[in-house]
Amino acid sequence: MLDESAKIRFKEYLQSERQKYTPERLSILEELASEREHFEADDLFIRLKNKGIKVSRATVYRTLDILVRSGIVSKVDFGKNKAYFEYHYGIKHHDHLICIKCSKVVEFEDSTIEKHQERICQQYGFEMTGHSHRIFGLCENCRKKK
Amino acid sequence: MLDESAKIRFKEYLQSERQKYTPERLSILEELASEREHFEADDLFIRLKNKGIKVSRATVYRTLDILVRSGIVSKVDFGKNKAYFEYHYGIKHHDHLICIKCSKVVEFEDSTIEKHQERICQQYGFEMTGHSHRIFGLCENCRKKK
DNA sequence: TTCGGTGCAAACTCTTTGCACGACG
DNA sequence: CGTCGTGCAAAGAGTTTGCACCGAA
Repeated sequence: MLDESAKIRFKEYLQSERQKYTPERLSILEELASEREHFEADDLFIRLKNKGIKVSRATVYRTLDILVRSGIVSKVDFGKNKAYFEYHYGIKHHDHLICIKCSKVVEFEDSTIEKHQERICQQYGFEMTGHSHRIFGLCENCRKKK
Repeated sequence: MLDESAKIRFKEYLQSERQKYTPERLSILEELASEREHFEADDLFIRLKNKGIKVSRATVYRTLDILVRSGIVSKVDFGKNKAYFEYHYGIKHHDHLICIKCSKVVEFEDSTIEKHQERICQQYGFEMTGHSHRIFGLCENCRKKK
């Protein structure tokens, strides 16, 4: 579900940084945009490999880094000492409920909380560039099983 | 700043899990409680080493894990693919503003946001056991330098 | 033609684990 | 005394990097 404007945005970002719009980078963007859920760097590498697209793991990491900097992808973490990513461009911001038992992740969004964040930033003189709000607990299923 | 009740809590937790209250575990708890800010596992290991307290890195990791499970310490992460910890027992919950340029971390707390979280959990059938709310951005100093 | 990009493998960082010995309960 | 904990070093997992070749601009 890669919309063309994301490609354009990527290309423009690369130009602004005097970097190149290579086929590898485009393949990576196209592949990750087809995944609506969060994913790991290595997942993405494997998916590309399985499709017969030749890119190295190093290039996947390097490109994810660029995509995060450009704001097209966001990096999230679920307390596992490894990075997860989400395609983010043109998608409404959301946060996560994470089940500590089955690792299920549910998205939520709350505009009141978002507003409060802005107030907090003002209070501390911060200029917010992003945020991550994670609630850990037991999901409905795991509560029942308990 | 280790209050005695934290030791008691730790001892009770260990007993409840049929685990032992060893001198190593106590040293680790005492040392980390003297640090008000967040710290890394390795920092803690080095601090103990510098004080001449003999514990292995493995024991530090193993004990931190127990302390987190017991609720005395909390694990936080600042998007660096490694874990940070905070002594948490008897200390008011707070969240973090993280400067993406100088890595400065400022604590904040907001009861309205906390209340909203509970509502969200109800809505999704979650039982909250903890949360982490991080706001990334530029701190006052870094904004000025820009 | 010229930088920047790529793949590969090795290096790195943080964390976990297997094992034999040691000590808390 | 039995079980659980410990140190050590090696293994693991995820990620980064150096280098020689390659290709977008």
